[in-house]
Amino acid sequence: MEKLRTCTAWRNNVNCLACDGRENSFFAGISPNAVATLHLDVDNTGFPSDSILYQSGTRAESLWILRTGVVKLIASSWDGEPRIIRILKPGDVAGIEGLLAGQYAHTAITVGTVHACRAPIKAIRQVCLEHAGFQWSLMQKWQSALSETEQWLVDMTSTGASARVRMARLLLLLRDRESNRIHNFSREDLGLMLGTTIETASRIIASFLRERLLVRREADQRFYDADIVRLEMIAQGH
Amino acid sequence: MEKLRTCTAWRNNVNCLACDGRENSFFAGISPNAVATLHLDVDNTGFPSDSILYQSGTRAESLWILRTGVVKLIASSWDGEPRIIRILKPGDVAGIEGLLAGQYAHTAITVGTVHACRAPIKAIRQVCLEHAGFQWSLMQKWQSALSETEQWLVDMTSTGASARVRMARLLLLLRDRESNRIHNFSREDLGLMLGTTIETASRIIASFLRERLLVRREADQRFYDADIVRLEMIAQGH
DNA sequence: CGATATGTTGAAAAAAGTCAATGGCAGTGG
DNA sequence: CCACTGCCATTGACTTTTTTCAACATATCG
Repeated sequence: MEKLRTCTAWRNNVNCLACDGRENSFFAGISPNAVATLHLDVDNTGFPSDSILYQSGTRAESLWILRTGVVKLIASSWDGEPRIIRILKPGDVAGIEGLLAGQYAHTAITVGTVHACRAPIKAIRQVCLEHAGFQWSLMQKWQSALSETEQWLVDMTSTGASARVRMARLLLLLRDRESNRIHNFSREDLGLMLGTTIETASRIIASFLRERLLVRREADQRFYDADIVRLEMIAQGH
Repeated sequence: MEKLRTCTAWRNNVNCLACDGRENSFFAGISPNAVATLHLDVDNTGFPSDSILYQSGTRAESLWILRTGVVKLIASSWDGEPRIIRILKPGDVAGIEGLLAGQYAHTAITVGTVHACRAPIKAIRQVCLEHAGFQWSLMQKWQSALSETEQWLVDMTSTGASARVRMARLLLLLRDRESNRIHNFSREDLGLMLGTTIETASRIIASFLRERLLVRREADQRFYDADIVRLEMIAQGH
């Protein structure tokens, strides 16, 4: 959980306007002028791989707006078994549930290095009261979290679909849409997302590699290149 | 989709204040006086079993606040297979995603007879603009939908947990917390919730009935009485 | 009464889990 | 430098669970 870097240029929000270009920005819904005057201390910090951003059940003091990298959200089932319930990508917000509940509902852990803007929840609540348009854009964050979770539920759960089909669907969701590359998640993480054992996940990935549906990147072994078209065929059930 | 009853007493919102006693009410966040003056046409209508409230992908004109009964939300997976992704109970809101997206993300079908208040989305949007506190309570609706969906994802998906264990967890979530009774869902619906075949669902329920974990109600065959304690033991994995 | 939909049950096949062994790679310390 | 260790991924053999296919029961409704 060691802080790698703190970019003070981001203090006083002089650059918050640039954040993802307004439309997708966390502060969409607030006029540019208003953003600049917000009394908000925002850190843009870097985290090494496997940093714990926050833990389930602890008091929520901050939320994080992801700028680069990937974060996994982990929840525990009835019997305490962990499960990865969502993967956050740039633009997503981690810990947003703390705004309402006052505590975190998941444990958030970085996958690879991550840069994120941390914002204190107290201040965000204040912004909510003062700017109705901001609440509207928060609702959109909630809606997109909901629809992504629903998609996982529908696509990655048993009936009819074999583990192989579900793995193909998962990989397609995990891919970076610009570069078509896919982060090389550990077999354990893949199992936690799909609800299978490590062995099953390993067998399927090994088979995808043999069939050259996935290819390890020469330059950076932490990523695969994917044959999207063939993956999509498998995802449909063939 | 035939309308059973329209209660005109609810027009002009004279009774909206009473709706679930303020706290859980849809209009929590708005002062009682303000609610009374809202320019909102709200129908409190009854629906017979298997009514379609709305269909996925169609233009969203209304949302429904559930007063009695149960509604199932159905989404389609990659290959078009349907899946029940959530069950709405009294106090829940159906079609809320239409507020942002302009169209429905699921198909909503009543399970048994249902009473719900229909509110036009256009008017709700207007209320959003005028009452910041209302947006706050909408966010809570979104958060509760999200956390329920996450719970389904964690508890009702394969790894480690057999179909028998997952069925026990599902039944516990479906139960009415006051009366401990559980709606007798069709085997097909149970399969669509759990991600199993109809046969597997049937075998498990039959076995629960033999073991008297579930007992059909004499008075009303549409419900089971459940042995909660033993169901919880099974849900934990024994 | 037959017709259709829904639920139950059995037997065989397929899928995934479990257990165990092996291989590769990175880091450590002699 | 090299042996040693720990961690992760892979693979095989066997077991368990679930699906599939099929038959049969039960109920409702004209």
